[in-house]
Amino acid sequence: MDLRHISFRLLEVFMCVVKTRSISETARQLHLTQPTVSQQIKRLQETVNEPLVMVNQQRIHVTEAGFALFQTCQQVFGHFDDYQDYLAELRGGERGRCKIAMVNTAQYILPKLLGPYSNLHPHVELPLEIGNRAEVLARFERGEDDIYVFSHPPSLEHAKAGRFLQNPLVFIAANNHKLASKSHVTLHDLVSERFLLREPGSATRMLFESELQSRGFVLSNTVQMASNEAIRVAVGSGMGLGVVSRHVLPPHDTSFCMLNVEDVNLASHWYFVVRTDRHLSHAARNFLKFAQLNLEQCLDKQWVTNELSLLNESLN
Amino acid sequence: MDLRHISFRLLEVFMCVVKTRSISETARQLHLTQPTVSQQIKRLQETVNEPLVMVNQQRIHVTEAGFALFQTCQQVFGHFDDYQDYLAELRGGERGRCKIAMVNTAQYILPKLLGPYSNLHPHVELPLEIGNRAEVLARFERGEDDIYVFSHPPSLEHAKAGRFLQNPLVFIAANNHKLASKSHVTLHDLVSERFLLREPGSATRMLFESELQSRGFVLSNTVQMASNEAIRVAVGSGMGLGVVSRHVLPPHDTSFCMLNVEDVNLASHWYFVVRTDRHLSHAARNFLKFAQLNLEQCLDKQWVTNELSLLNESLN
DNA sequence: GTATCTTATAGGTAATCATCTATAGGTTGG
DNA sequence: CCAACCTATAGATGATTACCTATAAGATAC
Repeated sequence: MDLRHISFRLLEVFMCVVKTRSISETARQLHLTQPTVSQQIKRLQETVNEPLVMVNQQRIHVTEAGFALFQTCQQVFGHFDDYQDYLAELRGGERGRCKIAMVNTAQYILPKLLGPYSNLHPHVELPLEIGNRAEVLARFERGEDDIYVFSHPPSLEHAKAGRFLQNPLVFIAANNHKLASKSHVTLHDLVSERFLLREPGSATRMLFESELQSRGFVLSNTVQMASNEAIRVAVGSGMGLGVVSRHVLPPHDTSFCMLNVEDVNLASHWYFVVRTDRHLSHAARNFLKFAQLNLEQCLDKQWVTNELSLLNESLN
Repeated sequence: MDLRHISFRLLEVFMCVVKTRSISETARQLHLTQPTVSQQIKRLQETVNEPLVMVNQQRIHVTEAGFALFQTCQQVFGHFDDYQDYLAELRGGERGRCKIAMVNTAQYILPKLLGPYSNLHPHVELPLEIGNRAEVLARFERGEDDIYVFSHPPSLEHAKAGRFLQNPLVFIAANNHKLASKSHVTLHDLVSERFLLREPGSATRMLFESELQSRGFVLSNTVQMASNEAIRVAVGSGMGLGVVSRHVLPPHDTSFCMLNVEDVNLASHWYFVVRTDRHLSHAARNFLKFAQLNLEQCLDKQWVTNELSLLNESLN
């Protein structure tokens, strides 16, 4: 039995014959002519190499083999119906996967969006990848995820991006630091201090260093730390100064304070970035739509910069 | 999604791509060229209207929809494998149906064959139809069964027959009947007696009546009875004479005796009859082969006339 | 940077398929 | 026996398919 050349149409015709017990009736129902149906059945019998129906007194008799095939077909079509349902859910964004890669700092803010989204769409898988800018950039280049979250997006040759949140960088110091009490501080006051910085490749560090460089300053005393938390705690215990995203700071932590550095504005934005040369999963599209509509509810309004409508429109 | 024009070959190719995660490797395994596979996948994606695989870094990535389709295909092919197994059993005679229609008298002998056969092939359905000659003949005309059991087979225009057992008809009388003690009886002695006969249309009766007619006798006193059992019991209680198949008589019943009628030989044979213009189920073919090989073991050897090999050969 | 691998696309062809119309032949019911 | 069904067969046709070869273009590995 060589299944290869049987199409689903053939099985459909066969099933109708079994159901109606009539070649002519099948022809009528499927808008075919009677000889067509006759011949299709004949061909199916030849491929199966077994009589499936027999004509007796103008009545169609389904053989054992025919009935078994009918049952097989019913199950087969059932599976494809299930698959159709699955596809519908997939397309509706109710099911599927939305893989998001984000830079470290984003993990302080993105969960506020992901939580409500996930509650609304419990069947969508949401695997998260977290790394520093360089790592996420590498994933982006290879197109390993659906959505990337960057401050400072990469080259947009094969990608589109949309801003959704301000990412103000702030200088922090211990409460008892000598600069903490000053109401006006300048960059010049800071460069001689010891700075606790993330590793090179971190976006925060790159942004800070590029500002320093453009203004001709060089830091003399830096310590590299692996995470924003480590920096925050180290700053609190007086080990030095830190530059971190405002979002990293817990709202009621009084173990440190922000410096009011007048001549520096290291504000940047968070971007959702998607590749345009790859298929974007329905779930990912759906998540971006959700974000567009719910940014203000999920995140602190004062930082929201909702430019996702443009991104979403360009994805259609 | 229009399934109609997808063939199983297409799904086969798709499954291989998912398994090997490679278009080229699939082409090699299925003895196709790489562009062919590429194109098939493309076409499948167009019918499903959903990306199924994505190429990233010379690596094939299966999408959610693709993986779900793969699983669907696995189940579908599984069902067809099951069907293949079923067909194999059907062809081997291990499964299926063998519908047998037999004349009344045959029910005394056929079960001796059917019992052992059924034990050997427990999954074969063996629906039996029992009627008088006229009824079975009507079924035969309409081709309602696989095998027919007749003494005196009908016209063999669309049928083949094979003898397997002698069917001697005997005259029986009560032990105390006046003829019972006579060692030599002739037909002439019998015709004035009351005869207990089956209904017209019964083979036994037809055979007897045709013998009478050809020899110019007419019965003057007949009583019609519905079954061979009724006749046997009635004869035993002295109601009259009977003509029945030897096989109808229980071996050790002493309530009646057989008459030794010298000038009458109503011997006939049992035949298996099959139509040649209808498909004969594998189970039926298998049963006839079984019968050919086991007649002597299952039935009383002294009556066996095994001419089934000719029948079986002509059915191949 | 070149050789070698991958997939994609274009274009062609022979086979196959899904249909049709016309027609034949068998059943059934008045 | 005829009219009205049924299914089977023959023959034809346009559409579709299943392949192919040649070639392009991107990735990988040394």
